[in-house]
Amino acid sequence: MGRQRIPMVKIKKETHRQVTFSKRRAGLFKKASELCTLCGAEIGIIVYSPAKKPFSFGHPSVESVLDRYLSRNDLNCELNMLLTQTVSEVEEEKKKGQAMADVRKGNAARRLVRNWWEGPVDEMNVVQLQVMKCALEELRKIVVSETNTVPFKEVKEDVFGFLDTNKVTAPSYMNTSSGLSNAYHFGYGNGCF
Amino acid sequence: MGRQRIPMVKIKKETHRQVTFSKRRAGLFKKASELCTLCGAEIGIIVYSPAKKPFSFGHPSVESVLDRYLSRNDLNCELNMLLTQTVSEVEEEKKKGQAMADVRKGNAARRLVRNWWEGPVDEMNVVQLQVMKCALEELRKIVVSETNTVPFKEVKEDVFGFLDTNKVTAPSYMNTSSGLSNAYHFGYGNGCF
DNA sequence: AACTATTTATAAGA
DNA sequence: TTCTTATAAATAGTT
Repeated sequence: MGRQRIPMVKIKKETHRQVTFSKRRAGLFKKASELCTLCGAEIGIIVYSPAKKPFSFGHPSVESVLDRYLSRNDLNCELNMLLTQTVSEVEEEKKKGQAMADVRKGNAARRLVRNWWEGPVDEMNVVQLQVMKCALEELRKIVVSETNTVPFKEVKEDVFGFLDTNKVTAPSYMNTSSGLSNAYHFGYGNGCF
Repeated sequence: MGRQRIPMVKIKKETHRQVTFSKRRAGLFKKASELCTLCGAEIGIIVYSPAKKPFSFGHPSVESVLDRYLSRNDLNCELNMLLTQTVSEVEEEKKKGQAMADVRKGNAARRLVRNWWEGPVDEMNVVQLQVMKCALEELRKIVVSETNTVPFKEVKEDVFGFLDTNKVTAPSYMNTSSGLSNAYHFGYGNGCF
């Protein structure tokens, strides 16, 4: 493509590879922005360079496209199955623990919802969830390792042992990965092209 | 780009727009796969057609790229601030509620970790989190609406009221969106190109 | 970063 | 839809 055709294999020379990456990434993002403009498409792109630097393109935004993608159908089906099971298990637990319900009685003072983490969990987006994830993780450490009194212990079982350990197998695509750094973001119509 | 140059504005004619979308989406994904091959880049692309159909491209997989992106730096910074605050609040709560710790004593039987939801929350990926999200949501409904006895109520406060309601404001990009349907996925080197 | 000879992508037509 | 082809756009190698 250009002065000469190049073989479609990984470019050996580090500097050459870096140059090609920059040129082609720009080309890719330009094509994406054109697709948005011409067709009214919504696109989210995340690219990690050979040097592991992240770049992103999004229209109307990476977050909105990812949120939409992550709440897609097949996930929800899987969820519904798990929930059906979960709910019945919890109902069973409730019957077992009914005696405990009579120990003390009280009414929770209802506060108005003012912050996102006070609203229903299923109205949170992925970013909010990530925040809640780590907060819960930190809390869990505290609850599990430092609070082994019986009243706490029993509720702990409800909250973190909420799925049956025998019947459900995690799908193969559920592998973990991580990596931190700032992203270079290229928006649609941001003057870059 | 072909027989004639076209103006870079939304294509009016529905059928023409659909044809252009199909051609250019294929072109975009081809460019992405070449960037992966030539430069060893990792790429995740999500595209919603004008008809709201989702298409995706991923190398090595959409999930792995998204996981990596969603655990990026700025999020973690935000998280650390929230956690610092959260932990100190929880410590304070612990002091206040210490009397309760003497009501009953017991040791939790430690089970071996066999399923992903039994492991640490911060080792879960986004898909797993989504599953846990809705399960927790379902549990929350039950806990909040049906279990207002004091022992439960107090732990509930710890788990769901874990963030200070005055000092933290949610960033503007935390908006919610949703949408369900199957995705058409185009992998790197899957014979499509 | 800029320049071009080529290759590639694609708009329109079949 | 899929193919053909004239032309626009992208880009490899060079400066």
